[in-house]
Amino acid sequence: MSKSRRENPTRVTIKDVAQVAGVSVTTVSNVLNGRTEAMTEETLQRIQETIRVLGYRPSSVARSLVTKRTATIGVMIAEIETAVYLQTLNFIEPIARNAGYNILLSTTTHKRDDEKQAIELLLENQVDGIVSLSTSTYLDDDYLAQLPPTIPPMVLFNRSVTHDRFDQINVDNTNGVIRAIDYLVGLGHQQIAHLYGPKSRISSLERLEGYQLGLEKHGLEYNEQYVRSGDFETTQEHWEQSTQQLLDLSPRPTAIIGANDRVAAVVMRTAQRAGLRVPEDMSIIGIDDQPFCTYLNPALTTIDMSIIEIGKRAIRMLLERINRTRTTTEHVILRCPLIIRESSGPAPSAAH
Amino acid sequence: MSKSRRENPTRVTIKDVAQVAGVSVTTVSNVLNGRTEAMTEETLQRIQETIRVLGYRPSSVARSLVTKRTATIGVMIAEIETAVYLQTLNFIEPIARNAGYNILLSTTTHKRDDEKQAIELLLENQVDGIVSLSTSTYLDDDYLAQLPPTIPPMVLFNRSVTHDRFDQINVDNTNGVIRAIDYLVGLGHQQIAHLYGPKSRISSLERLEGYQLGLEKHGLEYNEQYVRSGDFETTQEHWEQSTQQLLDLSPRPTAIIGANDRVAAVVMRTAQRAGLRVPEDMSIIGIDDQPFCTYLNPALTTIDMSIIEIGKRAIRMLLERINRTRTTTEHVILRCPLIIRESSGPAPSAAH
DNA sequence: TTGAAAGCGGTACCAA
DNA sequence: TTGGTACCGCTTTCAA
Repeated sequence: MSKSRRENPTRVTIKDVAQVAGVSVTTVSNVLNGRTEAMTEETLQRIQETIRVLGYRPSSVARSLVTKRTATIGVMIAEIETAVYLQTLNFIEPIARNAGYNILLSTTTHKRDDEKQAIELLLENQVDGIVSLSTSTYLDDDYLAQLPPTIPPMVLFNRSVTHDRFDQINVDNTNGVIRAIDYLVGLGHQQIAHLYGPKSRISSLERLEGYQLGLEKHGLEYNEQYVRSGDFETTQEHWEQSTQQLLDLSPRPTAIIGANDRVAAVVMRTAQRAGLRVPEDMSIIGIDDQPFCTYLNPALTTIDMSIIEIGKRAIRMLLERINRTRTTTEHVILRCPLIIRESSGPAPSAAH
Repeated sequence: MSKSRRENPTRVTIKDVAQVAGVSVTTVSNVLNGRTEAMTEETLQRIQETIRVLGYRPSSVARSLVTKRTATIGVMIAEIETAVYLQTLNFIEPIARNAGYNILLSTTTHKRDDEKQAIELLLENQVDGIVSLSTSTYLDDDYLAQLPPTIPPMVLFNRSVTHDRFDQINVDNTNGVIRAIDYLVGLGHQQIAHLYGPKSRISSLERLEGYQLGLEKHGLEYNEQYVRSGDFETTQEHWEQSTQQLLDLSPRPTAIIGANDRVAAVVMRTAQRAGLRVPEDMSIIGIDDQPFCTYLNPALTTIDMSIIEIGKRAIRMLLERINRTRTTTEHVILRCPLIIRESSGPAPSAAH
C-alpha cells in the first residue's frame, strides 16, 4: 500500500523534491542555484530539508544538457607511461576543481589516430575545454586545423602548430641545454658528451641543437663521438653501453648530459661502477627534474623541464579562455632553469 | 540570404542530420547505434555521408540523460602528491577505455570531508562506477555505509570497512614484511631495523606488526631502538637522522627496512656516506617498488606493493559489477612479493 | 514570491 | 524499413 507512492526505486528527481515540499520545480531549481533572495525563509527551509531527507542529488547530466556546460575539462596525456606528465595532474586537478571543473582523463600514445580519437571522445563528452599534454613528435596539425570553430578552447603543449588558433605552451629546450653547457664550461669542462633521446622527438633535436650551439658559443669543437642517441623505451642496457663507449674514449669526457633523468641515472651508475667518482671525476646532468633526482647519490643536477609549471600554466590559460577573461591566443615559452645539485662540479685537473 | 538557413552557429544535432538527409531522427539514431541490419544500403550511405559533411558529433550528455549511463568511471585518488597511485592511471585508463568508459579523475587529501565531497561530486556526475584508491588512514565508514542503495558500484582500496556492501582490495602488508625478514634472516642477518611511516596509517602499523611477527618467528628479540617512525611529508633530513641514529647503535643493524622506497633511498645514501658499502656492510630494503628503484646504485631490493596490479584489479572488478557479470561482493587481498635486487645480500661476517 | 510549460539532444516505443 | 512522439531531469522565460 504505502509502497504505491514510490513505484520503482529510481533516483529521486527535482520533481520528487518539489512534490514532497509542496512547491514547483522552479522553486526548487531556484534554491539549487542560489536564487534565494526573493524567497520566504520558510519555503527555503522546507525545500532544503526535503532535499536532505530525500537524499536528493541534482543530475549534472540533465543540467548540462540545458546549460551546455559540463563543468569538465578534458586532459589528454600522451605516452603516459613515462609518468612524467602524470605528475602534473596533481596540480591541474586542484586548480580545476577550485574553479568548479572536473577532469576527464584521456591517455594516448603518440600515434596520430589515437590522438584524434581522444579528441573526438572529449568533444562528444562536451568538455568545456581541453588541455593536450603531448610528447614532442612531429604530429601534423591538419586534424587540429580542420576542427570546426564550435569546439571548446584548447591549450596545446609541445606542439609545433603553425596557425594560432590555439593557445600553446612550449619549453625552451635549446637554451636549457646551452645554459648547462655554460655552467659546465665555467667549471672548466672541455670534453662534454651528450646522450640524447629518439630522433623522432622535437625535444631531442632541440636539445642536440642546444648542445651544439653551446659548444660553439664557447669555441669548443663538436665531436661526433661524444654524442649518442637512443630510445626511451629501450632497456637500461642500451644506455649503459653508450655510457661505456663514452668512458672508453680518449680523451674521456669529463661531463655527460643525459637525455633525461633516468638516462642520467644510468650514466651515473655506469660511471661509478667503472670506478669513477661523481662529480670529482665526472659531472653528470639530467633533464626533467623528476622527483627521484634528489634520492640519487649524489643528488642529480638537472635541467628543469618545469613539468609542474606547464600543468599549472596550461590549466590557467584554459580557464581564462573558458571564462573569456582573455580572447586572444597566447603562446608561452617556458625557460628551463638548471637545478644544480651534487652530481656536477669542477672538471678534474687537466693532468688526469 | 543563404545564411538564413543556419540562423545561429549552434552545434549540429541529430535533427539537422535527419533533415538534411531527408529521414527521421529515429533512423539517424539507428545508424548511430549500429542498428543498420534492416536498412537500405542507400539510406545508410546517405546518412553517414551527411554526418560526415555536417561534422556531426552526437552529444553524450543528451544520450546519458535517457540511457542513464554516462560511460564514465570515477577514480578517486587520495594523497596524489606521492605519485604512487598516480601510476596506476596508466593501466586503469586503457582498460576502462577499451571497455568503453572514460575516467573522471578526483584527487583528495585523506581528510574525511574532502573524500565525502569527492564522492558527492562523482555521484552528481552520474558516473557508472567508482574506484577509490585511498591511503590507509582510519577513515570511518559511516558515510559510506549511509549511502543510498541506488549509487553505482564502487570498489575500495585500502579501506578497513567492516560491512560488505562494496568490493574491496587490500594488500597484505604484514606478510610482505614477514617475507622480507625471512629473506634477511636466511642471509644471516640478526640485527634488523625498521624505519616505518606515520602511525596514523594502517599500512604503517601492519608493517610494524609484520616486522615484530617476523622477528618473533625467527626467535629474534624485538629491540625498540631498532625501530623509528616518521612522516612521509617530512624532509629527507628526518630520515637521514633516523638512519644515523641506527648506524650509531651497537651492535649496529646489518639490515634496514625502509618505510617506502624513498625512505630506503635516503637510508642507502646515508649509509654510503657513512662509509658503509651496500649491500656488503648493510642490506637495505624498500617498500612499494617504485620505478626509480632500478635507477639507484645499487638497485633497491623492495617489497612490491603491486600498485599496478591494484589498479588493474580494481578496474576489472568494477567492470564486472557494472556489467553484472558478478553480483556478489568480493574482497581480494593482494600479496606483496619481495623483489630482490642489489641492495641486499649476506650479513657481514659476525666478526665485524 | 511562486508556478506552468517549453525545450536541451538524444533514445525507444509503437505505428505505419 | 522508416517515422512520430513521449520522455529523460533540469533550466529558463513568462505569467500569475
